[in-house]
Amino acid sequence: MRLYDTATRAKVAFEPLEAGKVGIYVCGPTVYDYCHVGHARCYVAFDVIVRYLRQLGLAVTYVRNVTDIDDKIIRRAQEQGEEPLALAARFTDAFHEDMRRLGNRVPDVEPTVSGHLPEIIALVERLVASDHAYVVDGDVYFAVDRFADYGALAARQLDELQAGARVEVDPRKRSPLDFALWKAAKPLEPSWPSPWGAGRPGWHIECSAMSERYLGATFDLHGGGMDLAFPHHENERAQSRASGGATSFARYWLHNGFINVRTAELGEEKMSKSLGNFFTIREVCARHEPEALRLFLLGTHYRNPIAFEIDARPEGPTFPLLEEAERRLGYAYRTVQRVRSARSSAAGAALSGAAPMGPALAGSGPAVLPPADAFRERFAAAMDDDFNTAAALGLLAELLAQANKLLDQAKGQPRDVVARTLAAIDAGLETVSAVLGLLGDDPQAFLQRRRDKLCQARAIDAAQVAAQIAARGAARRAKDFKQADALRAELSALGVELMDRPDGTTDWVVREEPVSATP
RNA sequence: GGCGGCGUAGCCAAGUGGUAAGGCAGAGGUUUGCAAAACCUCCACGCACCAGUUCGACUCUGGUCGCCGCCUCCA
Repeated sequence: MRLYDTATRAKVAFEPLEAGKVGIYVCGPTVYDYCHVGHARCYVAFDVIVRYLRQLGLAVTYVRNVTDIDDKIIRRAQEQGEEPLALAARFTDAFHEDMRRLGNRVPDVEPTVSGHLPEIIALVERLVASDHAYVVDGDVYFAVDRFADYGALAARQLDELQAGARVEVDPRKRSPLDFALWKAAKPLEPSWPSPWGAGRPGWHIECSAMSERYLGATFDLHGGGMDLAFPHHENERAQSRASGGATSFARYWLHNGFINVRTAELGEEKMSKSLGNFFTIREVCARHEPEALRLFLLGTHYRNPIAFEIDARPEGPTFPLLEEAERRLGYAYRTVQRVRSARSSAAGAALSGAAPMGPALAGSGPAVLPPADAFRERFAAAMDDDFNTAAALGLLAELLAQANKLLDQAKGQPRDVVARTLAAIDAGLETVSAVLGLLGDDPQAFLQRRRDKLCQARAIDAAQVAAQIAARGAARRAKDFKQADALRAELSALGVELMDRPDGTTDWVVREEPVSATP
């Protein structure tokens, strides 16, 4: 398996530190607000990476922290007259809810800063003792010039950094680049006792302390958003290597690309809280199936930027790419439903056109028809290549088309070949569900939920639709097609599309495009 | 100013030295009483532009243009 390592800026072969085991640390959220689509992308990407590593049979320890002590949390809490840790707890719950809806698995360990003060203080003490850090008035700073390799992760030159430093420099720091490991307490801020007096941890030290606690001084993978590479990850690395040895800490660095917001009038810009142009996961999920967001995100390789298209309308913004993803999901679930029901029906009796297995056919020909026969291998090859979910979804598209084709007309294929191919397709769908976290819902439930939602949006009364369908059925049986078509047209005007099944029953869906004012 | 990324059909998006996956939209067809769903066929002689390397380049090298980001909190 090959992955792109930020530190070496190249795709490299992945070799776990310890055969059969993988330790991965992903920087989690600072919980002072609801998570937006950008966060969703990061956590979906790493969820898939963890799922795939597990699929390969590796014993993965997935650690994703929650930062619950931080300047922004304190500020927000003061604004709202709330205790900082209470506010953090509230948004942690919201975060967990968002993750669950997106289909992300729960990490093995989800450490909080507030729960790891002893580890953090011990690490700072070690850095002070080894002269990698110094104390000024109750603050503790990391001395960047005591770590020769500083800047190597994010490819920064120290002199250039200093030239570009725009923040006002604290004159007590030896170098402008030095960063706080421990901050002395200020009035009205939460604080904890330490050897340097009451205070709280700096931003970067938590990840160093907590990754060491749960994964050891050296571990395999460290992930996060691209913007975290510098300075956050550079600083983590400096702290950890200064205390744990020159080759310690993360062995590979993975960084996901960003979400840009694209609107007709403003063009593209990064989605971020500071720009105020973000859409929260919950607000997007109020309009669309969370799984549609997941499918949308996995449609682009995790390191590439994604333009999140916004169609600004008087009645509120819509997300055309999510609408497309949701329609696609409808197709996928309809197909899954067909596959499962065909496989469970007796002897594949529902299949048309499949020739009975004869002696001449037994043992000859392909056991499983392409492309289903090679799905597993090709899926693995895509994922082995730096977790290429976009390529994997291309393979899924072929698999779904083959399933429908086979189910529509088996074209004289031996029945056992059809059965085996369907079994292979089903197995492929299981793999997709396990690794990508897609199509794991009950198809019937998904389709029903979606139709209900569309009905509600258009004020369609399902009982009335059923009555109209019954009336049309009677008309059809009486061969009164004029009347039947009139009823169909009536429903169609409401946005209801009828689908006559071969068995004489009629199913219906709500059309997804807005109904045009005049035909 | 330094560093990094991106630019592939109307739109989304893989590919990254051997002659352009997949999806959406569109056109035609099969099927259907009519539809819908589903399937099939078609849809980039070309991968921002220019110049090189090569038997061969979307893929490598150099340059140009455009967009985004990091260097400050940020997924």
